[in-house]
Amino acid sequence: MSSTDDKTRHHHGNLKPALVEAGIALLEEGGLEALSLRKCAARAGVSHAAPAHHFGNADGLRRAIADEGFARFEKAMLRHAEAAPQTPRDRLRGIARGYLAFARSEPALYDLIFSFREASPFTEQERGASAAYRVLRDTCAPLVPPGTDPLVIETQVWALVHGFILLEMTGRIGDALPDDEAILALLDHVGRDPQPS
Amino acid sequence: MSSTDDKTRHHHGNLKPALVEAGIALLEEGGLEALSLRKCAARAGVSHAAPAHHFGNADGLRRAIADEGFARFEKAMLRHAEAAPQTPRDRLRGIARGYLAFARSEPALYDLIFSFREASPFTEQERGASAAYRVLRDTCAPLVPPGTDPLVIETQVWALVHGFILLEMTGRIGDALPDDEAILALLDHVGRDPQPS
DNA sequence: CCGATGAACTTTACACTGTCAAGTTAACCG
DNA sequence: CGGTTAACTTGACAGTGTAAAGTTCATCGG
Repeated sequence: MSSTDDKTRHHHGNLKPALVEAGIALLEEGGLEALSLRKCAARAGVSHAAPAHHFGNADGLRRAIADEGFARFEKAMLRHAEAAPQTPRDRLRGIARGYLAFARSEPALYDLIFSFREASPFTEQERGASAAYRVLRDTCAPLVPPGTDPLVIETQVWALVHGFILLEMTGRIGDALPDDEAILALLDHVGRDPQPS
Repeated sequence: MSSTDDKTRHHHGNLKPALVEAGIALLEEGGLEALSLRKCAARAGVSHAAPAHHFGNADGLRRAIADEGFARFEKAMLRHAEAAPQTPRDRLRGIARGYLAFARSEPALYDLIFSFREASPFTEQERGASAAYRVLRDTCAPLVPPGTDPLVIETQVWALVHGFILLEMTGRIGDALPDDEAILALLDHVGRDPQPS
């Protein structure tokens, strides 16, 4: 902590990132429902109403934490994609493995990210602006057959991986978990015609 | 209501189902976070502490509502499975359509069902005891190739559909939603080898 | 140097939530 | 008819988010 900014500034100084950090710590310790405005404030050493000043309301804080979560999420996917052989199918499995790894290493943060029910679906532009989605899109692009909507391929891939990890996290799959690779094998079929018969 | 049980029994009579019904109504009106013990009690015309007597705590009430939700869930899948042509692949698409239809018609109830994070994953026995899971298992059975773990096939199917509807519900897919059938087309590949090249 | 301005908080208050302990009511049973 | 007990009610408490009003302090024009 020999960094330039000294923390003993006036009222607190950099409260905003401190609250986000406190929130992530709370998530790791107690899951989604352990996250509260007042506990974040207490952990950051400020009064219970301080967070509202920076984030408006509880939802604002949760979204700020989710932003940080998304950044980590994207990094995990890229890291695993680059660790895989650089063919399109292998890269696709790579980001899928990164997806699973992130969800397993920070489950509560993952929960938070996907806990928002947007009133209206994202527009094409908003989705493109998400770095994490761009990773998915770029990885899928080589696998999209001519004449097919890329969105269909992207959605199939995302849905399979997202659904799999959520079923696992909710305890729905069972004590004898199937191998990741066996499930992800279905990814080898996206963008292809079904095998006849 | 000319049924046998008159409702003006002693303290309330059949409070338990009344509270579950009230809870479902709250879910429909205001989503997951609108569900509270006290509002259920008020709607059923009893004191705020009455529910605890029947369900122990808030989680108990939520699980009771989820049980009712699962029953409706199973019905929706079976109904759509029977409406489809009676080939294994068509039946599979049928239950998938039923899955989507239920989640879209009662989104908050669907949310509730999958909101529990079980401490330990279900055992094989518990999963088998779930009527909804048995529908999935029976439908997948004819598609499981010899030598393959049925759990892999079931998980692939469930994950794809579950992930798809959740991405849609969280607004992640976009304003130009892809066609259901285009996404579900991937189901035609489960239990098959990938098409060469 | 000094007073005004405004951002960054604190304090106080309120409604709502789940949960617990203790009381009440009434059905049922010997 | 009296006792037991299930099905509630009442009251209290801690924790939650939020709104309004007050305080502190950094900054900046003069």
